[in-house]
Amino acid sequence: MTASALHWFRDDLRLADNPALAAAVGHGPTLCLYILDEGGSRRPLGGASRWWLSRSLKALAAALAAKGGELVLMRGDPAEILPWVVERAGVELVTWSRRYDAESVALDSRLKIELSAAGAKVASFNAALLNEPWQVTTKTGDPMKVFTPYWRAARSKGDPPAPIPAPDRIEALRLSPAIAAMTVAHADLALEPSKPDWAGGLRESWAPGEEAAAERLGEFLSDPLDGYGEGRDRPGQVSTSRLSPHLRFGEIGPRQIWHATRSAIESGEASAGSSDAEKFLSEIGWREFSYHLLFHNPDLATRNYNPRFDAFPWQRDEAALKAWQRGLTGYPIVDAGLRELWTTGWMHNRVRMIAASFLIKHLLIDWRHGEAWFWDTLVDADPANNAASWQWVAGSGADASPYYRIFNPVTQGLKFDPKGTYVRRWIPEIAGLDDDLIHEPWKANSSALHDAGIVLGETYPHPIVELDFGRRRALDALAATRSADPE
DNA sequence: TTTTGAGTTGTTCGA
DNA sequence: GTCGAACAACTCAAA
Repeated sequence: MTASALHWFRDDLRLADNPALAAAVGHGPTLCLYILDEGGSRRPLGGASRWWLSRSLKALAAALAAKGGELVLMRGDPAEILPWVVERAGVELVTWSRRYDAESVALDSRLKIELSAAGAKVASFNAALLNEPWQVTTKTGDPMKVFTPYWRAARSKGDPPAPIPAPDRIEALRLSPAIAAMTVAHADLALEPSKPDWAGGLRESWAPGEEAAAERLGEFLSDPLDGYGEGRDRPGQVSTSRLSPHLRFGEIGPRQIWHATRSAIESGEASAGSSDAEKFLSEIGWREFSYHLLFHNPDLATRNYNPRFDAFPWQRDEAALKAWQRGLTGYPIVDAGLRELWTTGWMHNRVRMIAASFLIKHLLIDWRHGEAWFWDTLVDADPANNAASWQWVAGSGADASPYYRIFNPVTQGLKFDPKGTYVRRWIPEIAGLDDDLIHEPWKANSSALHDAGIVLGETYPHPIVELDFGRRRALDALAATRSADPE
């Protein structure tokens, strides 16, 4: 029997900086497997994520083929498929990159035991994080709950290991007829929408895959990183890295980002200063912190981290939720964000905070509804980041914003989109308003509205809730929650 | 054990 | 128009 291996691709859809893949390929002919798991206990992917996954798998298949390998696709429950394939193929070594949500951890542990018992060697690796969630602790060994000490502790561990290159060549394992019969064609995965095809905006906005991710990083480092500290808050301009969906699917890893950023600064290749770089890397740090929180709080996406919020008087308001989802709240920066999301599968970070704060605080709608909407519509929907960030805005999360921090969508709009560039891009029906009215069209007099071709309540909605009223109501509810006895 | 310093991203009000 | 204070204490992490 010749040495052979299987690498199980999941959220590590890349060849470079992929130690699990390297271990398999170094062992012998390798079966590169992706299993689409739609019926298990794991949270189903949202629509936008399915689209991204589809394209990413295509890119991965092409990259593997260029090296002599082959991406094998199957569909079903990995708990059944993987042991079956491993046995039939007679592979000696099975590798994968670790995942950190509770259901995946449970599944992977079960599989490790089962496959090992059946005689295969199983090796798991870290491809997704600078530090494993259990590696950063307080002096007493407890998980961290505050970002700054977390990130300080993580940084004190020194630089992460340098990324390893992609394998030069990958020898594909010949499939037996029984295994070949289990495979499915890419089109049969049916990951992309057809009727209706709503993915046009996604196709125009994104190029999934490892190669595109590397290009995007390079472009970001060469220009937008300079001034990132300020520019990252301007949704009207391209000042963020937009790497989030690539990171989500593991087309690029944080080690690669870390080292590329460092060397771009040190070589002078990037004009940015080290403080912009530090700011950018700390955003990678927030991703790490979110994974740390998720690992230690498996129900982060469904349960208040701070149990005091269990008694919070959320409003049930289907109409308001729908208006928010469609970008029809009457507050331009909020609506622009939700329309950007709906069209492109992505929303600028500053606007995510404004939109989330508006849903939670001004509309008093449970953060889980917002989390679920983002999960379905974001191409970067991430089990850790999405949950941790929504809880952060709600105030129920770790190191969360204080309850009295309620974003005013007008103030935020004027501050971060002063010329209305972003709002006009996504809400063309009010684009004719002057800059000083673009964030509060209800203040325009009748001639200004007429000149801009706006009929409030018809071409663009009246504000769905009055800002002072919403703010007061939220402060009262939050004050009550704060003093509530947690159990 | 106790103490101490610190903590992503805001808004409003009044001087 | 600008600026500091109040918002309200609370929890975390380390010394």
